[in-house]
Amino acid sequence: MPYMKTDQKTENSLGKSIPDDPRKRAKYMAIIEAALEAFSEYGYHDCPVSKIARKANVADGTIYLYFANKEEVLISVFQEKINRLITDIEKLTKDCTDSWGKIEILVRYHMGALGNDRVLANFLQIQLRQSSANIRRGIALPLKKFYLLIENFVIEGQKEGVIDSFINANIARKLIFGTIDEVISCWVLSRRQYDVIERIDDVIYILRRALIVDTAA
Amino acid sequence: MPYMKTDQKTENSLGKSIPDDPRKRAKYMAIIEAALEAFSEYGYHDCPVSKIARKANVADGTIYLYFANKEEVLISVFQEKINRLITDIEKLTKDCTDSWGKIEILVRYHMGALGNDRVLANFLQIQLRQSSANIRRGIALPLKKFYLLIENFVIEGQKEGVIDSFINANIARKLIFGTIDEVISCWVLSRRQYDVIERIDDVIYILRRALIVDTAA
Amino acid sequence: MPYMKTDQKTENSLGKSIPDDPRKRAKYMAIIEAALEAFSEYGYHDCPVSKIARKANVADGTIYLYFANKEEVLISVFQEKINRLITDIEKLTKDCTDSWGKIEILVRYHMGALGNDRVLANFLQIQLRQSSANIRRGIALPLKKFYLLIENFVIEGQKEGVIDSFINANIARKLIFGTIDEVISCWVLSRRQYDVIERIDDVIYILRRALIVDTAA
Amino acid sequence: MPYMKTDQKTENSLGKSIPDDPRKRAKYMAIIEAALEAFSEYGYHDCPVSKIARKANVADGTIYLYFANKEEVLISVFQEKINRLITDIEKLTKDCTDSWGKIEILVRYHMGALGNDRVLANFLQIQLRQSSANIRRGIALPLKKFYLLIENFVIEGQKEGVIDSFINANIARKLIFGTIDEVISCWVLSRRQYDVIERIDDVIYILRRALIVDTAA
DNA sequence: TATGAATGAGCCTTCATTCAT
DNA sequence: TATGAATGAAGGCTCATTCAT
Repeated sequence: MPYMKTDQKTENSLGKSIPDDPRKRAKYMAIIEAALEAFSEYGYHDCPVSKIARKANVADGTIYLYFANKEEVLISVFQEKINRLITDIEKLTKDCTDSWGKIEILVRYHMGALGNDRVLANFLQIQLRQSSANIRRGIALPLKKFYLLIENFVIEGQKEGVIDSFINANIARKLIFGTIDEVISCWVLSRRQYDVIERIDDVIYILRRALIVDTAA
Repeated sequence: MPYMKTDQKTENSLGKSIPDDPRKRAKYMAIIEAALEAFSEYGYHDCPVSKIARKANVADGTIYLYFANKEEVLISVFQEKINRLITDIEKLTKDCTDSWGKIEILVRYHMGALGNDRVLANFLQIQLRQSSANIRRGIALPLKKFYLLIENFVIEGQKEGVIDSFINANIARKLIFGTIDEVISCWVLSRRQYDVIERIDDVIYILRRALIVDTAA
Repeated sequence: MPYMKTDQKTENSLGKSIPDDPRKRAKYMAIIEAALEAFSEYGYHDCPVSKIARKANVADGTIYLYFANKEEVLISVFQEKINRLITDIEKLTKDCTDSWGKIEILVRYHMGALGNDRVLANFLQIQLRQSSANIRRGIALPLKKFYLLIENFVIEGQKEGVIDSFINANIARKLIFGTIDEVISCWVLSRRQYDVIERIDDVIYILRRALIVDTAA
Repeated sequence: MPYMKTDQKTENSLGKSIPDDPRKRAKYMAIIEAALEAFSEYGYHDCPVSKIARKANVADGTIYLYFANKEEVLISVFQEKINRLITDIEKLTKDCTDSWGKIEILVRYHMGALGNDRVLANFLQIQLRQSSANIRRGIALPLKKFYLLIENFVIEGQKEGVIDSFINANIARKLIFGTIDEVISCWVLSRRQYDVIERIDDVIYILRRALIVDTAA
């Protein structure tokens, strides 16, 4: 590579470049946030790139200086958000010695984060679920990271004897994630206004039943 | 009026008309099946109506003799499939006196039906999850019927004392549906070829743990 | 022509065939009247053939047993109506010995006929003015007959010394027809409801001024 | 706000925006002229937007950067042309103290403008007469302005005692406009090639007869 | 003769993407 | 680097017309 553009870039997990230059980084993030809002408001397919540009206060063409195409914008939004979620959960659970406790933290934090941010929830639960193969591919890796986070907590718990060892850890992950997913999705799509936060305890209760070894005896 | 000129129609659950005339009915179903395949293959947004028409061996315009627009085709495919699923499950569970047994039948049948039909699974789990408000509205009612089927089994079980009464039945429904959903979705999207059917017992095991009152004592 | 369809047809001025068989003639006229209504209601270009068929209580395809295509339907409606108008005026003026009187009869009858039949007026003044070359060609001949009727009255009047001989008779025809045309068109398009019939005397007054030799002296 | 980013627009009589930026204005006018030609050549309904684009040397999509839809293109062409006509006539008649003289100027100028521009004449007399309610609505206002111009000349003339006060001024307007309209329309549609300009004196002669008070005595 | 289901050509319009400035 | 005007491919949908019954 005999020639290199002057400004440095950091490669994220998907090989896409995130600008290091703080001014560029700011515009990059502005687009990300604008896209989150716009996708959430119109839906991915019904959201012209121009809407994102307008919300980000940049020209349409500017989007293409930071992202290869519209799909990549969607993927990048997801990556930013899911990575943030993962990082936060990792921090929160670092000092927790109890593996069920970690799961509880994860569930509470995840549900809380989405339950308090309808725009984000709508994006992650609804708009993201577009089916273009490219998008699915772009989403796969960071999502897997999140999956593994959960699955590892389960495996830990099984090693500790807290979680039933007969359970298939992968299925347990799907149970946990699938339940949260369903609860949040229903909430986002529901016309009735209610508070998902209030459902967290119910979710915890049933997940605990599903996983935890009965130590009553 | 001894003779009716206009052909009869049956109203489905959403008030849309399905032709009774067997020849029309056949073409209607041909389009439904073609659309299922086409949507599953290309994804809703990347599937031109012409692809459906070609698969159904009809002209593009013919689609519009049976459906108001592309959205309605998607919705109708869903309705046909989910109604079939509901009907089948209702039949299978009719003679079952055990409410946990009913849930087990439902889970096994649902996972089996999708696990043996990747096209249908792909359609229901992936392609359907489009976010156009109209589509969501069209899907809502029959989906709710399916939800209620599950939820009622749970409530029955709680009345019988088989299922833990402290559980929020609505959350239990979301746990059951969400878990299956996640398991099937991951399978459909997975590049690795494996058999979800083999995972059914694991799902049943963990769902039983989550719901059933421990009668060990 | 070695072979001839059994039912007889009369060729009209444009070479189109009008059925002689009374039952066919009835259906032909039913379509004509339905088309008049339908074109008037929706406008030629926004009126699908199916709307005409429905109004005429026949199947779409039946239209094409009587008319070569949609354009021909429009042309035929015009021919029927304008020929009727011409015939009526010819009858009414036959016994009139005064050529200005004939013009007055023509103007009063024409304005009365349209002023009392908004559907017909809308058709003739608005919907008919479509610009497809074919339509214009089809309309030209019977329209010319009407033009000549007027123009001949003017020429007669000039011969009789009643109408100013310095006037270009063709321009006089255009003045008469153009004025009526404008008055009726404005009325049809006007949102305000008023009665054109009441304007007839004003029109007669100004036309008389334009044409009649002042015999005051 | 010392600097305006968004380019300025001038509102025309119908509230539609015409670009002020000279480069945009040029392209706007290019489309207008191309549309005039294309509509005149093919007729509104038989003229695809792509034909206009080709004539204007722009891409199809560009049309939609300047006009909301095809209808608006038609309406805008009319507005440009009729406003030009009105402005010109207003200028020409400004210094004329004689109200019949103003009418004569108007008639001569209007007939001359169309008689020397068959494309414009064909557009205004034939293609424009489409019946879509939207189009008629869009055309109504500037057309009314033109109507009033004529009518006011008549009323002036009546006040001055030059024009017969027994004449209904509105009918007089319809006589003037209707006659010109008919003369021009016949000319445009005529296959024979003749010069309408040569008919102007005949029109003036008959209109004068219709309107002017005989001052012979 | 009558039907009306089926056809498929054709068009308006959108919008992701490019590129001259 | 940023702009936003311009592009043009693509697709949903309509409807005049046909033809098997």
